[in-house]
Amino acid sequence: MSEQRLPRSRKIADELRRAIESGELPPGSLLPSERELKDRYDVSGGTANKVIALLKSTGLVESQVGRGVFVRRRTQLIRHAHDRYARRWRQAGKAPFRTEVEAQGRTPRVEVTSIDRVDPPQWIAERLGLAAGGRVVRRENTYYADDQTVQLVNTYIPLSIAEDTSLEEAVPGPGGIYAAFEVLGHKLTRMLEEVHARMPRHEEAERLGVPAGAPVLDVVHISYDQDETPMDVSHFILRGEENLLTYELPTD
Amino acid sequence: MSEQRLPRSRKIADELRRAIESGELPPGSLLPSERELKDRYDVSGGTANKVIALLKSTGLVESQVGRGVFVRRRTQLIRHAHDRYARRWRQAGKAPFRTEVEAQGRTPRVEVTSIDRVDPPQWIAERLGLAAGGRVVRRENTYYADDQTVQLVNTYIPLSIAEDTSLEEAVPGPGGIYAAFEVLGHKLTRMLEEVHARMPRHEEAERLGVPAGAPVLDVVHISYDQDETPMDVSHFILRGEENLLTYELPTD
DNA sequence: AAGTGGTCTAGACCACTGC
DNA sequence: CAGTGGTCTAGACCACTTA
Repeated sequence: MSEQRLPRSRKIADELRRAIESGELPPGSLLPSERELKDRYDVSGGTANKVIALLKSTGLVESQVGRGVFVRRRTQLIRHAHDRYARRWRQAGKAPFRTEVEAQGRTPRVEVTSIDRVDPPQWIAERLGLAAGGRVVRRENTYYADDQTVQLVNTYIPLSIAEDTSLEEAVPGPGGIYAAFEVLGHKLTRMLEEVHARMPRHEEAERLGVPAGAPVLDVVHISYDQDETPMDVSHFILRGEENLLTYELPTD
Repeated sequence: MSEQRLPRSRKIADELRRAIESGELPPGSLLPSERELKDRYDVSGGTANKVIALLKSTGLVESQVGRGVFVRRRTQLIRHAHDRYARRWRQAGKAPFRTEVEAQGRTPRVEVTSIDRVDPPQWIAERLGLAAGGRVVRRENTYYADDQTVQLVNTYIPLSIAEDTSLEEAVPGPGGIYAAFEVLGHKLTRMLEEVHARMPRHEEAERLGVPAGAPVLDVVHISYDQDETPMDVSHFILRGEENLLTYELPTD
């Protein structure tokens, strides 16, 4: 073969990884304990612990003190289709998130955590094209599937648009906020999303309930109206491994 | 204060993290060596090593054996615009990746690692709509900015399309593979991308040179021709924290 | 009480870098 | 050559879970 230069801990981790990927150790099953690895491979406790640490850092495995190390269950992917903001969904009155989660036999829930008037962070102000000192309405939402937190969303709307409208209410009306925008004379003409992956901050990890070492998708969504004025910036934090975003790309 | 329950290694790591974030240890500077941490904090070598491991896992710091541990320079974000596959770029003969990286004053490079005829993985065959046993040409590419690996790409093309054409050559012609498809009578009409975040596998982490604990973006790109036949599936692995993908969404 | 992961110690050796 | 990160050992203690 190729590499015999690998450290002992790495080779043992690779062996366990193969067992997991081959199905020999199915999702939810218990890995050999550190003591057992220690005896079986004749290594020290520190090395056995490092083997587990390597597997955890790849997200394959999850540990619970006092219980053991378990193969992580691959939760079903929630798929966010590229037409998720299409008008036909607003008219049907059923949000794509609900449809998708229900199709998996899970129960969707969306919670409005807070609605406040705030001074926006600079990167939000920039994307909204706000002058210095311009304020916004911030709507904080949390998305659940079967009571598991799946998405955190902060939506920022210029106060000049949202002030004293239904956009400051928990339920802005049927069809969600984009229908409300339309009522206010702001027609959705263009949407942009910026996607990247990163590790969650402590607070996000807690709120999402992600295991240590699991990444998040960080998505910034910007909507423009008929005058090319940004109507809202929404900041999504998604559990990375359990959400799939699809997009269509222009060809010319 | 709050947490005195933190492990010793974690507290020392936090202290160094503060020094880095406050600018006391600027990017590029050398951290205390493991031996020095050992003496200064009166801990064992193993603990000093773990301190460094913790900092590495957050991506703040980078180690080089024989040299030392250095504060990582914050690399600039590479932005992949939503029109990155537009025809005008193919005609201009300058790929958006090159443009973007050069605009940052860095040197772009693309390497064709291999070109082979292979049996595709099942998920590729599905997306290509291949019958069982259908073979493909796999083109492996690596993208660099300043000799730092930034993207790994595997492109799969049905053998029925690519067999004995320029698509099996290292340089398929000016304008890249999509121009070559067009010469062969396959006009690009639609592209779909599926995006998610995950932790890299060992091999990917090594090839990308990402620090332990840094996530990747996993992007599957599918192109369709004028007959809605899939022309290629390209599988991108990007350094998550250093790449930003932008997309435009349809509004109806 | 027995078993688990997590942390730590004091020492050791290795391959590598830079002088 | 001395110094570096990386790995490992043999043992220890802790907080936690399960029976």
